[in-house]
Amino acid sequence: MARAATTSDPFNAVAEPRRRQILECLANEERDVGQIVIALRLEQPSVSKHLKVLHKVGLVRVRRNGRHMLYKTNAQALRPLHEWTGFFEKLWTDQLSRIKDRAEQKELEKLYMKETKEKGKE
Amino acid sequence: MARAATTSDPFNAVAEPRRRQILECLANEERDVGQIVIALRLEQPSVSKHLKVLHKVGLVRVRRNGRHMLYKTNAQALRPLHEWTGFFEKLWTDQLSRIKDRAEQKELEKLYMKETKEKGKE
DNA sequence: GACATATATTCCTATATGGGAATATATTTC
DNA sequence: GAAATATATTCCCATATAGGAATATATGTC
Repeated sequence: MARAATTSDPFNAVAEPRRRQILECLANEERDVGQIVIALRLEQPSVSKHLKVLHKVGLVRVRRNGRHMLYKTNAQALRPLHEWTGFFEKLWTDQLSRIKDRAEQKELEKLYMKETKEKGKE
Repeated sequence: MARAATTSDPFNAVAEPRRRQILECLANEERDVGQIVIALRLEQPSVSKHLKVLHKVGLVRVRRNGRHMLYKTNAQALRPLHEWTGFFEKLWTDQLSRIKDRAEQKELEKLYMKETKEKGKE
């Protein structure tokens, strides 16, 4: 089997950096294809292709205005990603605090060494 | 150009569902390869290959115990993903509340229609 | 050292990709 | 309807898969 299609789900669609850029670009306001081309300095066909992928997985919404296609990020489609990664959130804070604890432990040990050394001098 | 390598960053590594399963499996406790094979019902070479990818992007830690390799999820490597998606969080709550507002608006309209209709009857 | 067990690697193949170039389609304007 | 503009699609190709099968490597046990 080959790799899953980029259009199979938001996880795959978002793996491409350009597509993440496009989502950021369209997060707060509608933009047409030409504006994205200028903003991200990509070729127009490239942008259209990326938008197609994003649209297929529901990450962007489109509406036509004359000959302009107005795209906008559909942030809700990113929720599964945020929630899945959120599942690991407490783990990494635990890991960080454990590292912090170990660092503090080391400091205490150093202090102890120093004190005993000084005691030895007297 | 082709698609970016799965080993190029956590976004790409995590696009594969099996690898997400493996990360979940290793979230809370170390497990060796054989245990993952059994838990997820995958072929052993497949698991080893996925672990290689996950290790390359820092999503798992390994340590050897005799002939067993003990793997564990390194949750911190998922932070960039969580933070990037988190950037869109307020947007989707905004979108939801706007939908909610519209729904409420519709209810009000219905109520109004009903009242005027009843008034018409009198 | 021979053997068993645990894991990693290699070779294979069908499949999908992203970009470049060229072209097609749709819409407005005149 | 012809020309201009905006966007989408098609064709091409080098590249990287994921899984299956077979094999290699490493470690422990006797």
